[in-house]
Amino acid sequence: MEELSELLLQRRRKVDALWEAGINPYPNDFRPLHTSADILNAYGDKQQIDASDEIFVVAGRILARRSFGKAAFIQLQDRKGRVQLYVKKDEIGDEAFAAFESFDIGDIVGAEGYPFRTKTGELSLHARSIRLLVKSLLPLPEKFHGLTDVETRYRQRYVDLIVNPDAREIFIKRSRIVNLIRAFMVNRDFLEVETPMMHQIPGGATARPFVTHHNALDMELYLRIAPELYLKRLVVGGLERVFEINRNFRNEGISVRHNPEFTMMEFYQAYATYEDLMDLTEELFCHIAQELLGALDFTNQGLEISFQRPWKRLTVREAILEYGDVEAKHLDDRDLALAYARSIGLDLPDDIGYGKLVMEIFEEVAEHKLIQPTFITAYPTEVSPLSRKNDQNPDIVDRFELIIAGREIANAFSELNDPIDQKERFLAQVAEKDKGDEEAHYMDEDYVRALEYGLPPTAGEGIGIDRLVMLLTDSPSIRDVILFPQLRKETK
RNA sequence: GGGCAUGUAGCUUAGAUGGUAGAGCAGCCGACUCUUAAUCGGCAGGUCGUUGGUUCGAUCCCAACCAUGCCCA
Repeated sequence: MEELSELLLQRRRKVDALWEAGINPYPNDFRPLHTSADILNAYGDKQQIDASDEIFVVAGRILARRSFGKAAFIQLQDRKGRVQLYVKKDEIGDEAFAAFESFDIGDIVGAEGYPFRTKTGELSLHARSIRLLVKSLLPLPEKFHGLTDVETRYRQRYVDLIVNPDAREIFIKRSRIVNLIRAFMVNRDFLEVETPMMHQIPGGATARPFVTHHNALDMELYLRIAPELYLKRLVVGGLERVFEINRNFRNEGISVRHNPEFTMMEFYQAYATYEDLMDLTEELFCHIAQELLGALDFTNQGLEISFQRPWKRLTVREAILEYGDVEAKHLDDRDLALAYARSIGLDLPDDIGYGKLVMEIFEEVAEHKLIQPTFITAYPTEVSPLSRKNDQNPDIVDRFELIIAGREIANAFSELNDPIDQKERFLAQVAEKDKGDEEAHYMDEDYVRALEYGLPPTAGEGIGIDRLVMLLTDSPSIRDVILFPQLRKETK
């Protein structure tokens, strides 16, 4: 038997007492017919209420209690919000009131009552009856400060959701954002699909995978780092417009911007280019902001962000020249660029490729300064093994990343659909892997075979849902927008 | 992986140049039939993250470890 504090023993004794009195502390025959929001919607704007015969049937958790001997106020919380109940001994009877007096904060109850306004004007429900639906054995955090310890908020998100309305609001908004995205895509005739989460060859991104093992097949499998290669196979198959909203897994560090599993919306549109996707992205983001916030301008961590179109477009090179302290002729010369990179504190190997070098410089000097939505284009071919080369300049690809508030939110490109070129790019990646780059791509022969059948000219994009939610809910950490973020093992 | 910081009751916290801790809320008992962090009286609740070390004595000093946060890689 575990040791329990006096507080917990008292609750257990109450449960025992209920059983002994023939009362089930966990009944399941109560059906609420209304929510707190129904009451508010019906009477929120009425000062005079004469509806003592209109009965609302609600259920929820007791969050607060103020007792006066033969009457009491309790605050009830359901999925829509909170409503105050006034419980009077005269009204519900001696026996029911005696039972009511044993209810604790945290218990779940069902009640019937009629709406009225208290002397201080709060819309409340005058209870005709109230009964226990669930006896809670653990005390809730303090009413005034709530739960502030971040570790407990993440580990016991259920408590966080009970007592912190802000946390609840973020996850309601997250759900709305996903629904808005889904409706937007379906509206444009995209087909929602599900592709494997377990890959024999992890592909579609530059990242280290999680490894697992299938016993019956005695085979290594990898949790996917991206769905890209499967979604493009579907475009080969003629589905032409597909999207998937689902988790990716990357075996990398954890930070305010990174969780090992995170949610992406990836989509592919045949007969489109990356430039078409810039337009689509602007429209999608403006639609979400307008529906969710009612505005295209908002604040994120003290920064004024505006989704007003058109959004700025810069090449990687232009962004470096604008935000870094380097001249074009130096940036364009590999050795001089490397010297510049080192002068600003980057620790880079002598044999680093020019494309990687440029991206290191970009991330150091420009990315975090791009606050307003900005499409960064003209990425080096070297760091974009799945993107279509630019027709005028084969050293760059037809790709953009969308940066907002200094963070990468989306990544898109016109897809490389030349199977010969794709095979060569895979081989270059395999060479990098052999040199020790754990993030380099694997060869995927089946994907090349799919391209040999013919991938229509296609553009594809991935949008980081967690980061988008952070942006629109003004959350400083990715853990604030993921219900159960990854933590180390809990120690007792 | 490195640096800095934090860890005291269910929650939010105070505290001491080292002499084994104080409060508010929650809880229990009592009073109270319109409260909004209700109010009033009383009571109870702590191996001060874990393990070692120094010391007559450690929650406090030191070390390691665990967990969390922030920054860096």
